[in-house]
Amino acid sequence: MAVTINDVAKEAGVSITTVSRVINGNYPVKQETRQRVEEAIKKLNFQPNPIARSLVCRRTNSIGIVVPSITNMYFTEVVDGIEKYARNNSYDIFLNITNGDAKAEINAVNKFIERYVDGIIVVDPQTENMLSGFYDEIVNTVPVVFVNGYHQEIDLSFVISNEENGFKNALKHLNKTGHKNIIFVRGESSYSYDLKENIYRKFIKNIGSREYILTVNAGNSIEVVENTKKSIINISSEIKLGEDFTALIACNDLMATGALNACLELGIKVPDEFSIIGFDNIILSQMTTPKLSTVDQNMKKLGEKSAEMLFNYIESGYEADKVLINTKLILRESCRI
Amino acid sequence: MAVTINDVAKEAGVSITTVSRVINGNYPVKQETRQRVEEAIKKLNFQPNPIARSLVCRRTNSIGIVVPSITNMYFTEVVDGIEKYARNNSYDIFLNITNGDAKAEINAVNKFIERYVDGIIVVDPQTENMLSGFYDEIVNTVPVVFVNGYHQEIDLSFVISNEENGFKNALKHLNKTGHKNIIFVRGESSYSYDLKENIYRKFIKNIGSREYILTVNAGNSIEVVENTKKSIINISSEIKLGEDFTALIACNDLMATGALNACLELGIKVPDEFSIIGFDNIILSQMTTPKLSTVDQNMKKLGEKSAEMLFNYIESGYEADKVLINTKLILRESCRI
DNA sequence: ATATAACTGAAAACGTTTTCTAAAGGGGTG
DNA sequence: CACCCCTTTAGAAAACGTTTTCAGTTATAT
Repeated sequence: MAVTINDVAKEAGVSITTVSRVINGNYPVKQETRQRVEEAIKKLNFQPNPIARSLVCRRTNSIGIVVPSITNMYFTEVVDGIEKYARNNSYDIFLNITNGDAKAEINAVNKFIERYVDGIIVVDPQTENMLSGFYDEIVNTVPVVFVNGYHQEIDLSFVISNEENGFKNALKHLNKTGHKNIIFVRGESSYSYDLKENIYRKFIKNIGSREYILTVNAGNSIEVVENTKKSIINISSEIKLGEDFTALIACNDLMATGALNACLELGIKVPDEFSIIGFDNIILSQMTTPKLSTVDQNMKKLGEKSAEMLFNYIESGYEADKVLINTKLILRESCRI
Repeated sequence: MAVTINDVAKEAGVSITTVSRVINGNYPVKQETRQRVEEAIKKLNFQPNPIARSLVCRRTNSIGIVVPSITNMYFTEVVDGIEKYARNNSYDIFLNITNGDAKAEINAVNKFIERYVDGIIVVDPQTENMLSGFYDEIVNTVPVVFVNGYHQEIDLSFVISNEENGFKNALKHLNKTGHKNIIFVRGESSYSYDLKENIYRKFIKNIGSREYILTVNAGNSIEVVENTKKSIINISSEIKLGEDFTALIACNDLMATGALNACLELGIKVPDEFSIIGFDNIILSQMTTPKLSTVDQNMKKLGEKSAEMLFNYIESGYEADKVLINTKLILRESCRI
């Protein structure tokens, strides 16, 4: 069916070896011969079969992305960054969505390895898998780079956003603009939530004010917004929003949006009576009224950087380092300035 | 490096032919032999190399998805639906993001063909490419299914959502709940916008009321929300929102959200003074306050259905039909009920 | 003349599936 | 009991479309 290297060789009157050499330019070929071959290639519109190529070269020019969800704007940006970088380097990408299931993540990785992908990026790996040592063996088989997730004491290639830094700055800003008692909103269980909670606790103790930690039920994006809204409305009878507590910091923008919605419903003016800061800077944070102040994780850059690291890793064979991407407090309209 | 079919054959004391037969179960093998081979496979943990397999079978068990954007919640849901269906049928998926560029779409498709994917799904194909006849040749090479986009007089495999139906219902609902003059918001140019505008025009003429068509500048998701908001605020000096015009229908939820934000800023109460209905039912529409009434396109189902059609197409070799997926008016809080 | 560089092709290799050939066994027929 | 035919089972070898190794020939420089 399709035209093969044999057809080209016949057309140009040379051996397939020579054709291959012209294509790959990795061996001297006489100018005149080269030209004949190139003409034949053009005339027949020959495209080397990448499958055959992969078989002998053990290289597929493809990478696998494993990601918990794609209806979550956070991950979406990361994937976008990876895809862009990958395509610019003419890699194709396989996508696998795990729904945050640790087993599914393992399956995805194994499947990618069977497919002989050149490398794998795992976004927000399941902590369970990091601790089980699953990846310690894997990285002997194929380059893997992780984006965020649990990385303490783990000697693998990571690109992680400096959440501590950004979160601290957000807290500092709230305090500096006159907020004393600040509510902290987190989800059920994750490395990142624990990290932020620790920072929050320390900070609150330091400024000698009251702690209030609200843990909202997990769920999909819509549910997180909704659950947070409900939780806030619930506690609003117990503590006076805008009086006892005048500010709120959330572990992500979905929760912050939920809080904002609660305030709208409760008639609490944001930011006049109550300040809210989110985290991540997903696109949603610019679609609310007022627009959310948040901490930018630069997810696209996380994605691009992870792809860049992976490609270096693939080329060099050397495991990459841990790279810390800075976060940045972005002040919009949902908090005092 | 990796264990091959040769190793298994040696271990089991049979030929590679037999091993292959045991694996594929497409030829009789004596029970006892089969068992020996199976043990060897297990013992060596043998995984057939899919590359070699693809080379001879001309089948990759992979499909390509071409999509304009992934930071757009609309497409995200479609991709999610495709991914789920594909994975359940043990297909892997290649992802390519075109940013709505017609050339990029063509490149993506060609690249997928070079990769010998078994099939391709193009989400929201560029009208330009549909009309140029590009795909007419392509479908002789590989099964392609399209999701939405321009499909008039085009004889290819489509799964399209019945936008007409849903949009009409939304207009009817607005009219039935006492709205006479309704603003129509659309983007610059697309098949879908034109379609809706035609319906709008006809409807408005029918009920004998005033037309007001607002075209907002294109851009990414954030910009669409922002541009719509600004446009609404702009025209609010020219026409009295809540008096001259008491309702608005938008071509998508981003625009509807922008309109909602404008109302919040202008102090116009939604839905008490002004009704808004969006389109698509992206997750954002459930994250606003008030929650957006909208027309559900069931994007996940669009995705699943397109994958299902593609797989049937691949198996049977017969081009699939045009399938129309029903849309559904979803009444939430942003309009009278 | 001779060593070296430039150029080329035949054949092996990559790891499967598939086709072709054949051995072994079973059962019926004369 | 010898023969033949068919079915079951199995392996050798070809095929898929490349790259790479090895070997060899021709041109160039010393």
